[in-house]
Amino acid sequence: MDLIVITGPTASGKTAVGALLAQALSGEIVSADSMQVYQYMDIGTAKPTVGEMLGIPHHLISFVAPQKDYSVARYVEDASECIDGILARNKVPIIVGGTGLYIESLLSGRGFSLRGDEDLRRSLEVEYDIVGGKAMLERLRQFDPLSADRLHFNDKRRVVRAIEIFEITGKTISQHDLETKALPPRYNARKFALTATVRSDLYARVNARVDKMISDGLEYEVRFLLDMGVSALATSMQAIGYKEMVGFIRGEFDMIQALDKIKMESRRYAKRQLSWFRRYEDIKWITWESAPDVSRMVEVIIREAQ
RNA sequence: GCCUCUGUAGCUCAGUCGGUAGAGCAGUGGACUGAAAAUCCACGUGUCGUUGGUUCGAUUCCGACCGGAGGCA
Repeated sequence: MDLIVITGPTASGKTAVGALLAQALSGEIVSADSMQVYQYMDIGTAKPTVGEMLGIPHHLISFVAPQKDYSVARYVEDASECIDGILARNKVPIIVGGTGLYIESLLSGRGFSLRGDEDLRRSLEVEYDIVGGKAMLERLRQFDPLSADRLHFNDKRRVVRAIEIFEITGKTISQHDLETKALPPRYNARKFALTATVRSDLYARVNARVDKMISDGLEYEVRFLLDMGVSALATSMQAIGYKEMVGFIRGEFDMIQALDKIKMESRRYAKRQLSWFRRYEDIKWITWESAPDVSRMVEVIIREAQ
């Protein structure tokens, strides 16, 4: 076993468990969170505080400017570099985070050789809006029927990308997926997922956390980002909590509405995360009753990870 | 106290000229290969407020009662 993965939906206790586990096993944390990578986005992404880090090195947090667009491909590069360094130092890499795609891509041997093209993508998006999704899907079907069968015509992002990649590389996405699926895994991991036994307990924690973000000053964090010139269209600003605060700041809705929206989107996000992680048959679920029982969960992980 | 309106899915409401009902939102399940906190798909049974009456049959019509809103006093 090369490393330990601790994942689960938002507000399930990953941060605390990760730090305590790292302390117990002499490990280091590698974050797997697509939004905590950005600088100046501390409150809304629930980054671990200095106190919560327990003196353990935490990698891949706050190292990308918020006006830059980060991506899975870069994450796999950055994270594997990190992990190799930790292993070389004879420490245990502990991957902590809730971004399923990042974890999946890191652990599988997946490379990201198919480079896209921004300009082409943009023109394909315009075309999609004009001719409609069905026509675009049929266009895709001409050279990649497998992808066309798999995708829904409303899934603009994936339909456009499938066409984009073929036009640039001459290779179909489905062919690429088939090849990368056959690659051996990059790391041997023991996976753990944290969550509440009862869904409503998780949601209660999510809601409470959103209330705390607001009282901690999420509004001012977002104002600061806008003032420093981060576009509302930047990837970083698509994060839950940020896009809604932008709407509030622009007067599109009031604070109560913004708060309710952030809570709702956070709950849905948690649900999507659960559905992503449930597909792994080799993941060990650890559930808590009314609140995360951090030391108990760490004990379970230490026992199971042997 | 009287009058009017109103009570249908978790919420907001539609509807049934009497044959046990359907939208939006919420919610649930799922997908996911260079934006992933993104993007997308699927899923609608609930004592039709309660209780009597009329009727072969009432959520629908009539009465009473209970809750809500407004008006007159």
